[in-house]
Amino acid sequence: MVKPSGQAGKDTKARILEAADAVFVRHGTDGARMQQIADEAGVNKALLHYYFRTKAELAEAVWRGVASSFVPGVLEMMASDASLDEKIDRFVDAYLTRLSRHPYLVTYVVSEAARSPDRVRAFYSSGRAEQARRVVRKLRAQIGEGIKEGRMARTTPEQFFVTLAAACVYPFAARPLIAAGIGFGAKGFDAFIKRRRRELPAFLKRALRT
Amino acid sequence: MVKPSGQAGKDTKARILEAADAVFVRHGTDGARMQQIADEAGVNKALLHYYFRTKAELAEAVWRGVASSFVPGVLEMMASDASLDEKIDRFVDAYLTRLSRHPYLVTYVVSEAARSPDRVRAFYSSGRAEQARRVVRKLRAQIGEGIKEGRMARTTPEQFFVTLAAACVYPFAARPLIAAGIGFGAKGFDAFIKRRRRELPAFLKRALRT
DNA sequence: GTCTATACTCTGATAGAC
DNA sequence: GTCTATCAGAGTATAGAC
Repeated sequence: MVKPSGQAGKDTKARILEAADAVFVRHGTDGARMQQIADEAGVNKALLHYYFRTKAELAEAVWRGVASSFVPGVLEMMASDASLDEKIDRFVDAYLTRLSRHPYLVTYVVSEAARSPDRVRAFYSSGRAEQARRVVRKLRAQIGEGIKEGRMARTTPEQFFVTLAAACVYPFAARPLIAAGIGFGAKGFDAFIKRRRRELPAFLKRALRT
Repeated sequence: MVKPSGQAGKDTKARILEAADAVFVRHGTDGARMQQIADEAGVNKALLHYYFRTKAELAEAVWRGVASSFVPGVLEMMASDASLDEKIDRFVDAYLTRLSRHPYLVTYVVSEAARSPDRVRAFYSSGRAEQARRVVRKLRAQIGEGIKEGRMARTTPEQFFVTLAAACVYPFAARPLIAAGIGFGAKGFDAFIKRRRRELPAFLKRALRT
């Protein structure tokens, strides 16, 4: 499995996967071209088929990689005993930081998930579905407690979590529309996100309280 | 321009455009097939090229149609003299209703916009850019007033508007992930949106106040 | 205007040399 | 393992009859 090294560059398979990731994420599975992947990896088209039999197989590998990195320790964090306020802080920080570095990731995940049920299944494989349920259970308990003590408005863990995710993820999904609509370029968008990192946690906390 | 009627069905061009809309929105421009459009329109493939010279041209027509309906009177409403609270109410209601009926619309808009700068330009043509600026100006005035009177937390119109849009739009973008992750099917998702329509306005209003 | 038949291009996939 | 050359199929676009 481990190549003895000495060949050109690092591990070829890894280079191909890296290039594939870039191309698939930017253009979507339908829009991606094997030729472009080969070019970016610095190898021949035929070699792609040597390592990954078909385009579909390569696409699948890319998707799994993205899904693994997209739902990182964050779910674990959300299921932890940390307070809701702390979870908001950490979630906002983690996602705004992460997604800033990967402009096309959200678009890719959203469009692939919508168009291929297989993708969704793969996304929740390897016990991640159970992890999601744990998050919901934990949030439900914390929210219920807050409501009982009269310091939180009535809501459900699902609504809360989706709104939290929405506030962090959506700006990147709609990035070109926002940038053009509000009338600032790439630098302006970065500033927008920077400010958002400061403001959003307080915004969400106010929304939760009574 | 107006066909004398008498031919099969209603206006053929309109039927083609309708079918194209369905197929492009569901599969994206790259994933769409002219054959499928022809089938759904009940005509031959060649006829598509008779009315719209190329696939790209047809895709463009579909995009313009979607962009027109996607940013409807809502921008106008947001620029009006209505109070911020009222704007929240109307925006949430309008978008949750509209998007419930068009499951794939958000995914389509987001992915097309991300992958084709032309799309973004067309989106903001016909004076819509100016309209967006008017919205920002009006919101800035209203928020500024609220802050001065000490009843609103400090924020910018951009942050507010994006968060509002995010809370309404994102659930549909992430619909398959949410449905699978939270563990309910199509009916469960509808219930989720129904509840959201009730809760979200109050949630957002709380977030705005001091 | 609408159809059938077909041309042409793009691209994913394979064969086989090195 | 990696390359060159080539095939086969899908899919867009056109020609031309009706």
